[in-house]
Amino acid sequence: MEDYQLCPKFENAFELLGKRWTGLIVHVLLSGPKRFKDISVLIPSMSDRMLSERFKELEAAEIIIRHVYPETPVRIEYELTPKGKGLKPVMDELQKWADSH
Amino acid sequence: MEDYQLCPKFENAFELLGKRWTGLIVHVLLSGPKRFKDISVLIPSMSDRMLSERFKELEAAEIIIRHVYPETPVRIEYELTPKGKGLKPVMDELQKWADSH
DNA sequence: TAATATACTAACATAAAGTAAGTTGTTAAA
DNA sequence: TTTAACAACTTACTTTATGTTAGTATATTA
Repeated sequence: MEDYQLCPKFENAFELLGKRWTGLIVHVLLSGPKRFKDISVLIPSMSDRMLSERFKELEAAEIIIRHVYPETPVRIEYELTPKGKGLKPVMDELQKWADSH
Repeated sequence: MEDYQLCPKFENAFELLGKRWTGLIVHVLLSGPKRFKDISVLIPSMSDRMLSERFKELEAAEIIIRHVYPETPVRIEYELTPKGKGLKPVMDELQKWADSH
């Protein structure tokens, strides 16, 4: 059974953003690349387990890239791809809505 | 432990829209009031159980209103409140993003 | 009288998320 | 030179959310 009535792309978008934490992670990454710990501090109610899982999904969806800097100790940063940065207008509108209601 | 770092309103928005089906329900209601059955046909992969639950949450959040028309048989319609309709720009931007990626 | 329709609800199974602790590899402090 | 600390995770287990199937109440139609 398929829901041919709605735009599949739109539904796919919600399959991602309709998962808990995904939106907030994208939101904080819009202010620049962040490390694992940075985000877990910015969103303390989210567990490491979830952050790790969401990172993998977002990477697979090509919304973020994982950078490994071979320093000592190694530094790992997560950054939005152009596709990920394309969500800024969505987030901006949501911010406006949240502020006005 | 609280996440004082982020805008609470923004987080609240995601608590709602970050739940499965919520976004799609709002999206289809943007084209006008609908009955229970209408939406379950438009989003067939969602179960009645979930639609019922999401309706209650959206009503509690004052994003939709439930209208009961005492006809025979009774007709029940769900409509976006002004607050709910305020989500249109968010949905429009998300649609654009979905189309272009 | 049986079948169909709407708008749900209930009971149970499975999947997703939460919680707490552990791992690896490195540095810094005692 | 053990001991502790930190980053970036992973694992095991519990709880919550969602999915599945069936059923309810009320009314209309065949």
